[in-house]
Order: sequence, then C-alpha cells, then structure tokens
Amino acid sequence: MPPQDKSDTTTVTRNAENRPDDRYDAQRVEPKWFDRWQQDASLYAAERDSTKKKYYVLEMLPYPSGVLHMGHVRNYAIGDALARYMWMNGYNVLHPMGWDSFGLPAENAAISANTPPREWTLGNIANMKAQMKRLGFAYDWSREVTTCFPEYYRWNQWFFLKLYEQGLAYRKNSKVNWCPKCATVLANEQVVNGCCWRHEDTLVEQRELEQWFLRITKYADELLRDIEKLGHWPEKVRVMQRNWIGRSEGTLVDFKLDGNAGPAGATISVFTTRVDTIFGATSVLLAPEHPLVADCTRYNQPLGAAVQQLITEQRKAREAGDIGEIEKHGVNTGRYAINPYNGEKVPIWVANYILMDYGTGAIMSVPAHDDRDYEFAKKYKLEIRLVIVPVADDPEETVTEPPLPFTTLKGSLINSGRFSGLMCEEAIQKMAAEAEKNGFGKATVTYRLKDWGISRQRYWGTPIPMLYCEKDGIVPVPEKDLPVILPENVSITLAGGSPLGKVPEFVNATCPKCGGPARRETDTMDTFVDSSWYFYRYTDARNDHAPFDPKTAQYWFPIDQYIGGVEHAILHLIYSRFWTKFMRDMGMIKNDEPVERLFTQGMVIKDGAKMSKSLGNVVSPDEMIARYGADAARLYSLFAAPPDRDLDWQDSGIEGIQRFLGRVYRFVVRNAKPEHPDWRKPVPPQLPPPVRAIQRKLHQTIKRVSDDFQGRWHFNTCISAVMELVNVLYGAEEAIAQSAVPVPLLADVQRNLVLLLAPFSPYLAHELWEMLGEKGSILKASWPKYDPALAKEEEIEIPVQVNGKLRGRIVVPADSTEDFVLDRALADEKVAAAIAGKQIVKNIYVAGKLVNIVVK
RNA sequence: GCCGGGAUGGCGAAAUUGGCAGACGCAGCGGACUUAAAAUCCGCAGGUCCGAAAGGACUGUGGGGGUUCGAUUCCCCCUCCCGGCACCA
Repeated sequence: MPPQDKSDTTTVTRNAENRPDDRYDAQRVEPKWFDRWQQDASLYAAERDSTKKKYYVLEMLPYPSGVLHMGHVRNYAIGDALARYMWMNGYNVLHPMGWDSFGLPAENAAISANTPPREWTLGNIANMKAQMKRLGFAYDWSREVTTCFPEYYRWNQWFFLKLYEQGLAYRKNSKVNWCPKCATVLANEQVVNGCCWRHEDTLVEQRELEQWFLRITKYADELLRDIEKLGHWPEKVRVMQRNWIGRSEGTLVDFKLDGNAGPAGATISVFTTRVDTIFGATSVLLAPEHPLVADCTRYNQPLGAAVQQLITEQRKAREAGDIGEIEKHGVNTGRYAINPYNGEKVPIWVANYILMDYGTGAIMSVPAHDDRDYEFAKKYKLEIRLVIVPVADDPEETVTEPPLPFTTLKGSLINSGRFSGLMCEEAIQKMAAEAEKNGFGKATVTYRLKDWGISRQRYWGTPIPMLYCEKDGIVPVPEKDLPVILPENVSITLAGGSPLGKVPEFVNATCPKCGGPARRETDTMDTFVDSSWYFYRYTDARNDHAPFDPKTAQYWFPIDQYIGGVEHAILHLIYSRFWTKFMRDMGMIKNDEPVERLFTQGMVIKDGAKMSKSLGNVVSPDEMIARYGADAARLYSLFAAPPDRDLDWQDSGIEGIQRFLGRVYRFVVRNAKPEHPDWRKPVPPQLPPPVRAIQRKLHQTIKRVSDDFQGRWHFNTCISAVMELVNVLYGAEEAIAQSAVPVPLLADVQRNLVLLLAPFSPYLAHELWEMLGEKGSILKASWPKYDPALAKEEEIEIPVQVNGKLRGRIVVPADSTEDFVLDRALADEKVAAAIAGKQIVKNIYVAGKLVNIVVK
C-alpha cells in the first residue's frame, strides 16, 4: 500500500504507471529541505541562559580561499554529526562557524587579479558559506565571526594594548625570518625546513628588523606543564608541543677571558646540561655570530674571513634544513678562557655547529663525553680528556677506559679535583651550587620556544595600534580610539615594505600624549593572533563593548570537542593555549586551557597522494553534490575510513553510498503507513522468532552507533552497522508483504533507523521523518535508546576448536551452562571425529565465545 | 639518529577485553525482473590443492622468533611506508 500523496509537505512523485517513484532523487529532496532550513535562522541557534547541559563543538575555522575542498567536508561532517547527536541527546549545543579572513592570499589576488582584498575575501566567504549551507551543516550563523571586520579585529588591538600594558608585548630589533615571496617576516613556527610554510620551495632569509613580540616564553613552563592536563588530546600533538617548547635543564657557567683577551672582566657564559664533565672541557666554542667573535676579528683580517666562511656554511645548512648534517668546521681565535672550576686556560674557537639562538651561543667543548665535540676535537687534534667512567654493578668490573665518546649519565667522576668519585647526577647538583655560591654561574632552564614575533609588513591584517612620537617615543593608541581602521583603496605591491606606509592619511597621526605629530605603526599582526581567541568570541559574537562577556564564556568553556587538521598541532594550538592563559591572568576567564578534547582528522587523499591541482586528482565538493547529493558526500567521507586516518577517495565508493541511501529511502517509501490504526501502538512484548530477529538487530544497531559516539568515533563502523540493519529489513520484506510483521514494530524500526541516520545524512533523515508522519525537526527528537534485553541473542553459535583448530560449530541457548555447552561440543560429529582415539587433556570454555578441546 | 602512526583479500576496510580473520562497502562473477538495457532484488566470493558436485585438506593478517590451549591483538628482533623533530649544547 503506497503512502497517500495528499500531504502538502511530503511529496512522493509518481512515475508513468502512477506507482510511487521509489527511487531516491537527492536533487529533488535536498533543495526542498535546504529552502526550509534557510527560512528558519533559529534552527541551530545555541540557547542563551539555558538550564540544559552545554556542549561546545567546534571545527577549526577555514581560511576563505575560494571554495571548499574535501578535507573541509570531512572535517565539518565529523563535527556536524557530533553536534546533531548532542542536540538529540538534549544538550544545549554551540556549533558556530567563521572565517579566518585576514592573510596574504587576498593580497596576492589583489596583485594578480586587481581585486581589492576585502572584495575578494567577502566574495569567497559568500561562496563557501553557500557551499556549507548546501552541505547541510548545522551552524549557528548568528554567531558568525569574520576576522577581517573591524568589529572583530578591534579586539585584537584591544588585547594588544593589554599585552603591552603588562609588558607582554614589546618591541625589539632582531634577526628575523624573511620570506621573499610573502615579502614579510615569519614566526619561527612558520619556517618549515628552512622554507616558508606557505611557499615550500622558497628559502627563508635572515633580516634585521624592528619587530613587535609577544612574550609567550613567560608561559613556557606552564604551557609545558599543562600538556599533562590535555588527557583527551592525541598523544602525537602533545609530543609535538613538548618538543617545540624544548625545555632543557642545565647550568650556566661564566668563563673569564684570559688576561689581554677582550675587555677587562669580560666573560663568556656557556650553557651546559653536563656541568659534571667540565673538568674535561678542553676548549670553549663560540657561535660564528657570537658578539665576542666580532671583537676577535676586528684587527684580524684572516680570522674574520674564516669566521665569515663559517657563518655562510651555517646559514646555508640552516636554509637547506640540514643543520644536523653540517660538516663541522672551526677556527682558533688564538685567545683563551679560564675554566672557573680549575683555573685552567682553554683555547677559544669559533665553530659552525654552534647556534647563536640557542642557550648562550657558546659552549664548553668536552670531547670525551659529547659526540659532536668528539668529532670536532678529532678533526682539529684538540685534547680529549676522560673525566667520567662507567660504574658497573660489581666494582671489580668497573671499566676505567670506556670507548669514546662516553656520553651516558651512568658514571662517576675522575680527574675532577674535589668532585672526583661523585656520581654524575649528584655532581651536577653540587657543581651548580658551587657556581652559584661563587658567583660564576647557576642552575638554569633553557627553552627552545622563542617569543612570538607578530609584526607583518603586509596590508591585509590587523593594524598594530601603536604610535611613534618624536617627543614621547612609543605611544599606544588610547583604548577609546579603537579600532584603528585598516584603510581601503591601498595600492598593494610586494616591494618596498609595508603597504600601509605609503598611505599618508593612515601614517600621519596625532600623539595622544603631547598632541604633536606622530607616525602610526604600519605593520599588521600575524593572522595567528586572530585565531588565538576567536572561539571565545563565538560565545558572545555581537558584543561591542568587550571581546566577550566573561560569564557567558565561563558557561561555554572549555570547548568540549575541537576538530581540525594535525597541521595546526603547534602553531595555532600553542598560540591559543598561550592566549587563554594570558586572558585567565587578566581575569577574563577561569579555564586554564581552551580545549578539553582535540580530534585531528586524517587527510583526504586520492590515488595515494594528497589532492592537488598539479596532480589533477582534486575532487570537487560541488561536483559531488551535483552528482550524488550532499548526504552522500558527507556519509561517504565518514564511511570510507575511520576519521583519524587518511581517507583514500574513490568515486566508485560514493556510488555505493548513494545506493545505500536509495535503499533506505525505498524501504521507508514502501513501508511507511502513518495512517494505519496500529502505527503508534506499542510494540507487542512477545514476538515470533523471525520478527524478533528484526527487533534484536535494531537494538543491537542502536547500541553500536551510540557506543561509538560516546567512545572511539569510528563512524565508518556505525554506518556499516546501519547497513546491516537495512540488509536485515530487506531480508524481511517478504514477511512484511504477508503482514507477518506487526505494524507497531514496523513503525518502531523505521523511526529508529531514520533517527540513527540523522547525524550523518540530515536531508534524507528529515525527508523520511516527515514521511513517517512525524512533526517537527528530527533534531528535536530524542536519540534512540536500546533495551539490552531486546538486543540480547537468545541462541548463540559457538565455534568448537580442537587444539586451536576450528572443527565445528554448535548452536546453544545463550544462557547455557558450561557443562551443557561442552557436552554438546563433544557430541558434535566433526568434533568427535577430530578427537577420536585421542586423550582429552583439557577443555576450555570462554563463556558465549568459544570452546577449545585440547587433546594429545 | 630520535619520537609518533601504519602495513590485513583485486580495492576502502572490520575484528571494542587474547577467543570463528576478512563484518560493511567497492570492483568482480552468477541468477531473477526486462523484447533489451539501465535501475532494482537475490546469491557467490582470501589463497592453494583434492573433488563432477556436495564437500574436504592445507594455508593465510609485512618478515623472523617467543609467551599461550589459542595471537591481527601481548613480548623481542627486523623490513618497508607516512608524519613530526633533529649538531638544542
């Protein structure tokens, strides 16, 4: 009996023979729901002042590059499924979206296409937003954040002023990474293998510039320590952050310069993690760019030339990203330093493997106990002096001449004066204490993490709200004068420094202190500033007197689930953590960390390679929507692989998903009978076995899908489970045709089937929900609950092994005793044959799982 | 070099706590429906060997070893692939 075609909402088209067309046409159904959803802006709005439990699910906001790619679709399909699931479980869900819309590509477009960055960006946003809506993602668009709007970036400026007030933003002259293609500086984090993170073939140059820095290093220790709190982050990301912060405990030791070497009283400070080996130091090595080197080379042309050579070698190696493999070279300065522990004079060398930007740029060289120093000393025939010997459990066996270099900490000191005989770790403590007591050093901690340089010599970014007055120097723009608006109609080139510097109306300003003329800062902020706090803005996106309301933020934070690509494991996620800690110390928020759970989804690849235009293997979401529909594209991106693994896109795979959606649709079209008098009656408690099997499968499926949402998020297996359920339903079609399946059960199984699909394929779910006679959005319906008693199998099949080899299977009631199962197993014909004439050593029964009979 | 992750049919994958390896899907093959095709529905399907068939034997989760009644799963060694870090003193 076909459903009546009288509803004005659900339309089942009919074919030539006037039978209902049970073929699922996504191109008919999806636009219908799309239009309805468009008309209801409140559909996915998070509730203010809710008494419900909150859930904040967030996908990383995209850069509006022009069009969505499959990686976006996958990312958002995961988040959307979770958001819908949480809605159906009664949570007050915050699921927002926005645009990381400042950045260089807009300027490049301006240069190549002569389109103003703002226009280009807003056009892309409009396009991508339309794509997202067409894909059916359930975002609260009333909270949309667009970082290039003054309403947003004024708060970047406001935060900057706060950072400046607290000494966390400061200006200094320093060597910076310069990308010639971007025509701007890069933060350390943005340099990949010596190249620009955006231009992987472009070597980064070193330039000397005045720059604004944020003092992220103030939080280095806390950022490291709190990684422990991120228990629901992928271990991989936690390790990467730990390495990036690079905490290292050691000792600073000052070596005095000998006699006439350098200015009187001058010292070379070295950093070492192995001060216990210092009696084995046979030279001091300086980085080629160490300030003292300049002093040594001033009146020594040949030495200067040699040092210049070392600088060049080091720079080349760094740029090529293989500083680790640099061939060690060095040159003797001819001067000496004095080891404060034993008064010994050691030569000062300059070496190309010493880095100026780590530690103090100077080391003590201990060839006997360091691989690198050993190699260097061998090459230049420097003295190698053993000061640590291994300690064996049996003192008789203690080796006195270990193979060199001997670098472990499991040893004791020799030839080390009053420290001889101490164990290494104890010696490190005592020697550091002595240095401190005598004023020639101290225990210290060094980080690899550097302060965050945020100045960019580009146009399309947040203007840094600072002024330079001839009289008053650096003066912050007063808070009341924010925002400093980014001017329009600026001619953009990649040459000649900051484009804003060429706009007199922008540059020329008045000093708020003295009223005299002042020059405006013309650099803009790194766009990672924008994304460091945007998720707080979502909680209160239209606030125009503060970045957000602290109370509201406190309700929503921390983010319950953050989802994005692993490529942001360091940059974005470390800056965000820093920003949160800074805001906490300002009293704006109470949470120490922004993100409770982080999920990093795998890449979408095709034919074994990352999708790229040059490989010609790009799959376009628009094309997938046009061919298969949004639901199919989304469902396939969840089905083809577990979400944390890379996904190999196969066009034939999505066809299978399209078939599956058609199968579901067809089943419901044929079996929805909401007008039937029994349709809403409760399912009878006693069902005959073949029908009971349907009910059992239903409850098993609900359990599997629910468990996965709570646990490991393997949506691919969730969808498989629903497919199995559908296969069972098709197997029952004959029974249904003969009215052997009670209508209440038929209704129940269809309702639940559609509910189970609601997080994954919203268009189809909404269509079928309506077809089943249900009113209102399926999002407002409750997630199905399974009944363990109904999910339970009454009879189970148990494999029987003999000596671990499968020999037979028996079917027994699920509550059988061990004795009963074993009896039945031994009675099995094939099992009996396999054990005939042998002696049974042991019977193993794993309840409900397996029997193994051990014979000999 | 160090730290992660991975390797399972022709392909994407599954096996959640040590217990039937290959669920589910794709591609393939066979059948039904059709004048025919598409669509749809049903069935078969790791490999090798024996058998006309029913069925049976052996073998099989990158390679080698171990623990166990039993290992894709735990332990040791090795190979390859992907990602990250790397003279960080």
